[in-house]
Amino acid sequence: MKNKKSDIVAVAKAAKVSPSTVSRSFNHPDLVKASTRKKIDKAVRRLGYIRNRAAQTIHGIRSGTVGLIVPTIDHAIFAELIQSFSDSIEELGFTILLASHGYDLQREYALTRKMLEHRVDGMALVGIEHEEATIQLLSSQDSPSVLLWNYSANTPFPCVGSDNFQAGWLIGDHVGRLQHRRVAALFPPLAGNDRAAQRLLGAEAGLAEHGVAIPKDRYLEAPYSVGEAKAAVTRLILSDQVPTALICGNDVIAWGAMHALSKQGLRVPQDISVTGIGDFKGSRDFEPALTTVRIPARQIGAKAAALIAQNIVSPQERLAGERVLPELVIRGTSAAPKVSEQTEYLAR
Amino acid sequence: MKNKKSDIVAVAKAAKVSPSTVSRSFNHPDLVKASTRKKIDKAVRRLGYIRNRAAQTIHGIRSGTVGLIVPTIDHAIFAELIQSFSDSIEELGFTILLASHGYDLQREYALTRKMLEHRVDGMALVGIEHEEATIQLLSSQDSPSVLLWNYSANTPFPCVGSDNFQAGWLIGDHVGRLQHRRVAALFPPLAGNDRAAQRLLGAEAGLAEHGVAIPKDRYLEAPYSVGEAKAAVTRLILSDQVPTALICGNDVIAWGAMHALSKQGLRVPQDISVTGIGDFKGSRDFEPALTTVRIPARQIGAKAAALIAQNIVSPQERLAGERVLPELVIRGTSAAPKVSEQTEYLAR
DNA sequence: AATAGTTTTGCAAATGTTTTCATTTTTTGC
DNA sequence: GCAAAAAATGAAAACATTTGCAAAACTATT
Repeated sequence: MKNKKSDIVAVAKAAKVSPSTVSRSFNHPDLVKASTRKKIDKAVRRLGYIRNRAAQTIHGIRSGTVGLIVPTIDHAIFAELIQSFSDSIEELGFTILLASHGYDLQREYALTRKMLEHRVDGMALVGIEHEEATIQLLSSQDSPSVLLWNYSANTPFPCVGSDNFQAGWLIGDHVGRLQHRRVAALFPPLAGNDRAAQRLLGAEAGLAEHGVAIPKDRYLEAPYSVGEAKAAVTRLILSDQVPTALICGNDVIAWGAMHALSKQGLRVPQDISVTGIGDFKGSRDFEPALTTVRIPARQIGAKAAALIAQNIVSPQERLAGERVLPELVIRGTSAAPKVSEQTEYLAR
Repeated sequence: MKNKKSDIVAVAKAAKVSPSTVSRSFNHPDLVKASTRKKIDKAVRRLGYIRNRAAQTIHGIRSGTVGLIVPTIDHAIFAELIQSFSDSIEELGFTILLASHGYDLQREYALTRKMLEHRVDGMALVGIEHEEATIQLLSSQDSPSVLLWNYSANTPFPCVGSDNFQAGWLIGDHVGRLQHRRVAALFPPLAGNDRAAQRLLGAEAGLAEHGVAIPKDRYLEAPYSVGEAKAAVTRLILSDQVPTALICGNDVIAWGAMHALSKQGLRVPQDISVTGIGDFKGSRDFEPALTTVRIPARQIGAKAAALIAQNIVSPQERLAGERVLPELVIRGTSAAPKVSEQTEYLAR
């Protein structure tokens, strides 16, 4: 319980060796005699010494930290990503510096700067769209950066993620293929959110393959929240503009939609089909289980962590990103519309 | 784009002043002439200089980081907590070092150590129960530590959280008051999870006030997961041991229970009452809306962050923790059992 | 224009570690 | 036992900053 001060020289004194030897005993144990090491270990324990990474970092030695900046933490969508990223990066010996910017890309820049001040060994950002200044800043550093979640080929930094356009397309195609004609979309605000924007574009393209377009007044907007989505869908139903299918920008919004429909006595999928995107934990177990597109968050987190670590350890080779494929998961919330609906539509 | 090296002396040279002046210009701007400061700022921008906190930290200056170790990140329960903690701590100028231990308290110890190596200015852990070694370790440091989530009076470090026993009690009392007699409990594993353990104890005590006890074979266990809870409840129903009320250890488990009941055609609350604990985002918007006990995660996160920051800035005064009260939120999933049930029970 | 007071700046030491190089100690081969 | 080789250790410089102290540069006062 020597609360005095325990730096490496105190340990050295206690073990009757030089500070250099103590340092070596930590960093290159093979270079120091076993008996000496034992003495040092004992001294370390006795003094309660804890190594000071800040002092190491000063030497250009890795800080052992990786920065992760996400839009938000408490959305299922990112929580899973953070978890897997954290697990993997930790396994690889790093600690995570975390921050969230609330979809404010200016703030993202400031946070990035802050992390670089801490001399993170690598950085991970979510999405492809960022302030030019952020890109510049990261490029000027030589610590590796990766972009998470979304995939695109020509980006300033390697991406690890899914093609969100494709994810949207899969859903659009699925709904179109089921012969839905009156389709509505419920998405989060698209500003500062390239993932959502890409998904919507993809969904439209997928529908277009079947000659279906979403009318202007059937684009609903709801932030990422069960409650807000529920409210928006409730309004939709009461407006008598009930579509036969509702494409939601993500699973959470879809959950909200389902609750609204359940409350209003509409049956899913008999009266209306609902789809999500993401396949979050819980979507499979919903009643009825949600048709969605799986974007493998855990896989993305793990792969991104591995990529960054790889890049930190051998900085010469700039590794390529990785595209993980989204996958359509057809469950219980999507079905063909009632025949009456179809004929009614065609009759017009 | 000078990718050369930009330390404080490069800046000094570029601005034709001494390194000391540059340093002062950052840390005590009032001590340096405005015109000099301007020169320095220009040089900083031109060189793309980024301050090196590691080098500052070495001087006993605060690192500007706070460690946060949670059991898991991707459970709604903690994601919200992390978010609010992160928001507040960042507001106060700190950055968060995050790690999760997966309910393994040994791992928590190792992570704590790692964070201390990074010389965090403060530490936050979840729950009251920790390895003795962890407590010792934190006590030997002079950076402040707080315990989150659970509240208890005599703990080694100040707590910010709710009394989980009380939370459980509120639910137990509510269910008892509704005249339920055949009650089951569905909780996550209690090992390494003092929060859950306290809740269950509380629920039992609350029920006991009304002379109700949970029979041995009505304690179900499901990890924190909608799917597993759903499966467990499905088994319960099929076993013909259907209770009139089901007390769940947290909201996520309650969601799973509701889906199981919906699937099996049992109506909530007419056929069976279901309660959660936590009041997570989404519980209010469930159909029917979930009766639960609100544990204000955001408040806890924010208050804990403030407490730590306070304690870092003025380390002399060891501040007291804070108890935030849980609150019973009666919504649509709880009701008195059918009269037939009651008479049937009393008739025995 | 000289003095005293104030503001601004620079020098040098200090922070806790790592690492190169030289020195000492140990081992090995005879 | 001795020399040569190998292994282990220590001294000192280096890393990027901050800060106490003293020197220098300004202001104000006479």
